[in-house]
Amino acid sequence: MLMQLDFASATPIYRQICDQLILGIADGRLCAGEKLPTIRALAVETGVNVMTINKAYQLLKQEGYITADRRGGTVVSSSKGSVSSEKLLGELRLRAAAAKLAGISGDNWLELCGLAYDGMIAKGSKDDDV
Amino acid sequence: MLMQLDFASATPIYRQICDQLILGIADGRLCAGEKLPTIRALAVETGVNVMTINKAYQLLKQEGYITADRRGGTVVSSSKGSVSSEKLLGELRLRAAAAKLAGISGDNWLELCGLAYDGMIAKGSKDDDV
Amino acid sequence: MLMQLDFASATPIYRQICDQLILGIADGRLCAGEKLPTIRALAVETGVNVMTINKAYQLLKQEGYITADRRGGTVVSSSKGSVSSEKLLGELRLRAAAAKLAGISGDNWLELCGLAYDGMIAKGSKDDDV
Amino acid sequence: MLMQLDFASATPIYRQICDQLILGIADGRLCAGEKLPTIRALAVETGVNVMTINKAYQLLKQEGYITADRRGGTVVSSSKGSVSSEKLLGELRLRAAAAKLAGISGDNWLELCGLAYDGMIAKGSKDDDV
DNA sequence: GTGGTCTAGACCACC
DNA sequence: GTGGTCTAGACCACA
Repeated sequence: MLMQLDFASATPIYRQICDQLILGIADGRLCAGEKLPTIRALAVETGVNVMTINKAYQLLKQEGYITADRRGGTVVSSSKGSVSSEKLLGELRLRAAAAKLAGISGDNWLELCGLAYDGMIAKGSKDDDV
Repeated sequence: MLMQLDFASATPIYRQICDQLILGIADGRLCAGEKLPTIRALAVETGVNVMTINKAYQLLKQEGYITADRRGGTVVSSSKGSVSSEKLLGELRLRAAAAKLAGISGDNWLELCGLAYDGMIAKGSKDDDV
Repeated sequence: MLMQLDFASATPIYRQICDQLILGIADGRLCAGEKLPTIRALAVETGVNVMTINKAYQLLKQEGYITADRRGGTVVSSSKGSVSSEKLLGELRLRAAAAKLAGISGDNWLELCGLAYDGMIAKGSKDDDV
Repeated sequence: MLMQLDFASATPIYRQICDQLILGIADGRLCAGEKLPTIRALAVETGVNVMTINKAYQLLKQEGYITADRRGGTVVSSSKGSVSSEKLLGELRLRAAAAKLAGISGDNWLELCGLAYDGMIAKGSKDDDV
C-alpha cells in the first residue's frame, strides 16, 4: 500500500498518514489482523522522520484502528472504531453548509455522500492488489 | 446571533468563527445583505483578540461568503461560495471511512448526511421571522 | 510548585511529571483554573527537553486533568478526571497482593490506604506555599 | 492456573506474568511449595518467547516469591515477599490522587481498597482443601 | 510568547 | 529487530 503525502499541505504529515491508513482499512486494502509496516520501514519509504510516523501510529492506536502487538509489529485492529455520530454530524453540518452555499442541491449532496461511502466498497471488491 | 467558541478545542478560534458564520448563513439566520457586527464589537462580545476576528473576516471575504460594504461595514455576500466538489468529496471520504469503521451502515450514513443538510433547509424555510 | 524528578528511575520522565502534577492537583497545591507553567518554562526549570514536557502535558490533557486554552497557556481543568473504578481496582489488587505476601495485615493495609488518601487533605489545609 | 496475557497492553509481558503469579500466590490458587510449570511448558502454553518467561521467573526469584528447586524445577517460596511500606505508600498515593480527582470519596476509596485485599482473604481462607 | 509540528540522531526495554 | 523514550534545535500557526 503506497502512501501519498503532500508536504506542502496545511494538514500535518502525521494526520495525513492517519487518514490514508484509515481509508486503506475502510476500503479493504488493509484487512483486520494484517501487519502494518514498522515505523522505521514506513519512515524510510515515505522519507519522513521516525517520530512523525510514530505519532501517527500512536494516534491510530488511541482511536482504536490499530493495535500494537508487544511481540513485535503493529496490526490492524479487529474491533470497531470509536467515532461518535454526534461528532460526525457536526463535521458533516459544516460541509453541508459549504455545499449548500456553493449551490449544490440536496440531491447532489446526497449523491456525493453516497459516492464517498460506496467508493470504498467498489475498490474493496476488485482484488487487484490485495 | 450568538457565537459559541470552545477555547479548549483543537480547531483554531478564527476557524471556529468562520464555521459559525457559514453555518449561520447556510441555515438562514444570516441573510444576504445583512450587516455583520464590527470586528471590535465581536471581539468584545466573544472576549477574543481583535486580530483573531480580523483574520476570520479576512478568510470569509476571501472565500466569498462576506463582502466589505463601501461604508465601512461588512455584509453577507449574495454571491455563491466557492467550494469545489472535489475538495468536498475528499473530506467526505475521510468521514465516510471513519463512519464505516465505526459500524455505521450505508443507510445510516446517508441518513446522517441528509440530516446535516436538511437541518438547514428546515431552518431556512422559517426565515419569515428575521 | 517544585518538581522532583528522578532521572535514573525506570518510570519515564514524562510520566513522573504527570504524576507530580496529578498529586499537586489532588492535594490542593494546584487549584482548578490555575495557570500551569508554560512547557518552555518547565523545561528550563527542570532541565528537561521541551518535547518531554509537551508529551506530559498532552497526556494530562487527554486524561482530562488539564486544558489547553488557545488564548495562551494551559490551565488546571475544573472537570473531573476519568479513571474508572475497574482500572483502579485492578491496580489495587496487585498492590494488595504484594502487601499481603509481605506480611502486611488487612488492618495495616487499610491504614496505608487511608494515609495515602488523607495525606493530601492534610497538605491542602496547610497553606504555606499556596 | 491459566494465564491471561494482553499483548496489546502497555505493561510488558514478563511483568504481566509476574503479576498473575503473584496474584495467584496471594489469593491461594498457588500454595507454598507448589511446583510451577517449566519455562518451556509455560512458553508453549502462552505462545510467548522462552526468554520472556525466563525473565519473569528470574524477577520473581529475585523478589523472593519463588525459589529454584534443587531437582531443576521451580516452586512457590514459603518465605515472605519484600515490598517496603514506603514504596507501597508512594504507589497508593498516586492511585488515591487519581481516585480523588475522579470524584471517588474517601469512603468509596477505602471500600475499593478493602475489596482489593479481601477478595484474596476470602479465597485465602479456604486453603484447607489443599 | 504560546503550543504544534518536524527533524536527525541516539539509547534503551522488550521480545 | 520492534517500539518507547529522550535530546537539541528549528520553523510555523495562533493569539
